[in-house]
Amino acid sequence: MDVAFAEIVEDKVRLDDRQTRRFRRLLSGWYRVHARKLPWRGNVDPYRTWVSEIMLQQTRVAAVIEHYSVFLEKFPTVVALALAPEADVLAVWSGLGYYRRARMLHKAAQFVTKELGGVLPRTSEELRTLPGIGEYTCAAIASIAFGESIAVVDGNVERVILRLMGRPEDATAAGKTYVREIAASLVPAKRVSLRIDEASDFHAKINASGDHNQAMMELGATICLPKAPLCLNCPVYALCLTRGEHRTLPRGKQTSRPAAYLLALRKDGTATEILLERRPDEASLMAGMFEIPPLPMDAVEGMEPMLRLRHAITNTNYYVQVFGDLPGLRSSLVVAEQDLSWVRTSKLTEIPLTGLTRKVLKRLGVIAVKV
DNA sequence: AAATCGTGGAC
DNA sequence: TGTCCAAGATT
Repeated sequence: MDVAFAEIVEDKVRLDDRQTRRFRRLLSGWYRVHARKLPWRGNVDPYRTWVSEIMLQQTRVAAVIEHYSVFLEKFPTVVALALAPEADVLAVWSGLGYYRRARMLHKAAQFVTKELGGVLPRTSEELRTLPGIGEYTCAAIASIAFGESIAVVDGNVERVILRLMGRPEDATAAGKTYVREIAASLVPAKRVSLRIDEASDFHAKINASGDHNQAMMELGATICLPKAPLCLNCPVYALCLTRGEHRTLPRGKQTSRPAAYLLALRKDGTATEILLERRPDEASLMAGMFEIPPLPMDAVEGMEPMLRLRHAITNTNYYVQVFGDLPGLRSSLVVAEQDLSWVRTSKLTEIPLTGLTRKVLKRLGVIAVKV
């Protein structure tokens, strides 16, 4: 390691004790006033905190809100989740993406049910051993549900800290360690209480570390925005070294691709059925999930689709065309017969559809516009 | 360590 | 039909 690099690594600027206390005070005061009302806030069930944290991984709040309550109505407890077939879990997860999360949450629920009597562990260290729970999520659940004094570091917290301390984004191990250390220095000690004022029927749950962590993320999500931060509304503006500057690493390139799908419907008595294709279990993407059958682009050359839409998958924007069951089109399907099945449209909410198929069917009114 | 895994809102 | 990127985990 060259000398210059060593010096940079050792140059750990850190808030002193007085600044740290001030930071906490300013942040918590702001959070009490500005915290968004979200469905998983104020909840007292660790299972619900767990579900919310898994759903929120790399996923926008708005998308989670659409699925959170439906998921909990269907699987109200760890045991209920553990007993459900995986396909049912995926069906409710449909549209949220990163389906491995649903599979691992399901597996973890089965472990908790069988081995732990259906009771979720109470420490970050034990939570960390469950499938789907990594460094961020174990800290989030432990602090929010159980008051443990441990820092969470998500994308928001990282950005807030880098701007606060005047550091550029840094994907190396040293960079991550730096952010973790600063985050840890800011978390208050464990302090949990339930304050109830009988006269006014006012009650407030106090959880110093859990609220601090949520406040850090809330600050990043609503004030310390990636592009145009709202510094003039920032509670810790006075302590911030950069006041908005954020040097980020270059991103991967986006690409665009065309895609075509077949929407084939038929009547069975009064019921309507739709032709779906099951993706192979070996598929790296959305294995075992159902979608309307893909069509080769050359089979639809020059034809007019019934629907056009964009569908983004990681770095690819798919510009999708959906075609009705026109003569000859079905013969251009490339899949094996046994991977195709006719499904009653009334049962579609019970089936693990891919996000794209779910979106298409909603847009065309084949399934009701609800989750 | 770097790639992989979904999606959609915002601009 | 361009780009960014969000309460990450796993391999």
